[in-house]
This record gives sequence, C-alpha cells and structure tokens, in this order.
Amino acid sequence: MLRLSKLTDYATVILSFMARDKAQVHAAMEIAAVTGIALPTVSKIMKLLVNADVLISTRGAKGGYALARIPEKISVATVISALEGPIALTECSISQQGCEQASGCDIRGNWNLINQTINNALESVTLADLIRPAAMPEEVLIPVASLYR
Amino acid sequence: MLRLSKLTDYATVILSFMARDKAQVHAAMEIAAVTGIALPTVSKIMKLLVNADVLISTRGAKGGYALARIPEKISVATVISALEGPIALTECSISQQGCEQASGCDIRGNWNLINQTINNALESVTLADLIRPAAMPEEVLIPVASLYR
DNA sequence: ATAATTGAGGACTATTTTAGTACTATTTAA
DNA sequence: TTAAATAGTACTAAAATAGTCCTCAATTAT
Repeated sequence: MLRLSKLTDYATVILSFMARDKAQVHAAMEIAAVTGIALPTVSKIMKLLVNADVLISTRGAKGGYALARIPEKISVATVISALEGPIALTECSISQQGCEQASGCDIRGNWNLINQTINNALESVTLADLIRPAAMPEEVLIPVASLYR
Repeated sequence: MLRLSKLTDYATVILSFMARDKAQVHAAMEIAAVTGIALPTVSKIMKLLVNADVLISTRGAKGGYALARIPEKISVATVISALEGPIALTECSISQQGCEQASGCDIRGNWNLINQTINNALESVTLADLIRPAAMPEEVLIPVASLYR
C-alpha cells in the first residue's frame, strides 16, 4: 500500500483530539495520557508539527501546545508533509535533478502530474473534515439480506 | 514523502521500456541488461506483474515476458497495487475492521474519501501517458533572466 | 530424445528505515 | 529560585524492504 508512517497516523489522531477539545493549550503529557501514545513519541511528533507551523508551543509551567489556526485552515497535506517531507511518489520528483537511471527515464514530467493531483486531493481535505462525523458509506451499502445469514 | 517502494519505481522503468520497444517479447536477462537492474530483482518484479495480469510470460527457449494488453489499458494504479498491495494511506482503510486505537478514531470514513480520490487519480493515468514525451513544465517556466547569471 | 534456455517459486540474508527511548538544555510561572 | 514544561540531540531496537540464491518446471532447437 501507499504507506504513511505510524507517526503521521498518530499525528492525525493527536490533532483530531486537539481540534475537538475546547481547551486551547494541551501539555504533551496530557495528550500522551488521552491518546495512549508514549510521551517521548508524542513530543517528537509535536516538535515536527511546531516546525511546520501547525502547532504553537508555549514553554514553562502551564505551557503546552495549541493549534496554530482553526481546523478549517489546516490541510491534511500540511500535516503529512510535516511528518514525511514533501508529498511525492518518487524521489526524482523532489530532487529537481532527475535520477541517474540513464536509460529509460523520460517519465519524470508525467510523475509530476500524478503527484500534483494527489497533492490537490490532500490539500482539499482539512482537519475540520476529519473530525466531522464520518459518512461511513460502506455500512449504508450493506445489503439487508446479508444480515440474515 | 509518500513513499513508493524502489521495486515499484523499477517496475515503471521496466514497463516503460517494454511499452516503447517494438519487440513483443523480452527475456528477463535482456531487461536486466537494458535497465541496469540486477537480474534476480528483475525476476522478482516480473513475477509480481505476471500475477497481477499486467504481463504474460512464456517459458522455455525464446520465452520471455510481454505486456498483457496495450499500454493505454494499463493504469498506474494497477502497477502500484501489483507491487505494493491495495492503494490506501492507512491500515484501517484496508482491514475493514477499524483500528483498536480506542479513543479518538472516528476518522476512518473520511480517510476512505481521501483514499478514493487518490485511487481515482492513479487509475486515470496509464502506461501510455507515462511514456508520452513529458511536458516538463518547470523548464518552460524558467525566467529568461536566469540564463544570464 | 536431449540439452539448452528461460521462467516460477520459495527461502534466506542483509540493509535500510522507522519507531521509540533517554538524556540534557532552555524557558517561564509561581 | 524552584518546579513544570518544551527543545534538541543522540542512541538503540525492531520491523520492513531489497536483494540474492537455489531448485523445479516448461519449451524449443538440435
């Protein structure tokens, strides 16, 4: 599958919690307790999200992390690239250099198109969409007959 | 970044070569020689592509591999899932079971939406598109001034 | 028929990546 | 000034991936 790292997965869980909870500031320890993710791992993720301007940190006593802006303005693409770097399927799409695979790599330009499409898809989904009650289409579509087996 | 495995990358290179070359049948050894990928690795990739009905194999002397259909009918999505399994960003989107992350995972339904979008993007691009001379937009957009530095 | 050529399948190993941990420094409120 | 909190860095362990090798099966040419 098209892998996302576990850290990215955790990040969405953490951000969802923060977006749902009214409190503005959350300490790393509190988040670790609520989500069940180990504290050092939470810290690591928070640091990356701060660097990507998704979160704002406050040090010292009563410090903690807060969303840098409203959930509607935080795209999934931003979160993913904060954790994994630029969103692209192939190395060469990032490096601007092309690859050294001498024979048979005129493919690059076209990969860019694909990457762009995927990027657009991820840009269009925000944190607010993620915490919205899910549509759960597959459950709606289960044929009634299957309930009687 | 949203990683594709190296094997998938190789697969696109191999398939591009095969789609461009007039000859119908290519032995694994020939492909290894042309692409510079080690023979055992080529074999491994070919095996997966045969199982996914992207290639057809012929054993024995004068045997080899041929595309199962015209490049226009081979989607990038097919190739990727042949090498990496189902296209999805999160585990839970595949397993149909949801995850055990007790607190805070109502996200699933929405991830499905994202995965679907990405899948559509990859379905819409074919091998034929990949070997088409690339548009190379970034080269076109270089300001002329930059040539004089 | 038989030998040569080519793919199929599976098991194994090594490498790389990722996850997770620990420790130390820095900042700020009480 | 002390306690509470994040920042940063380096290290370790585990898991995933890539790559190799070996044996078996099939086909064709001699």
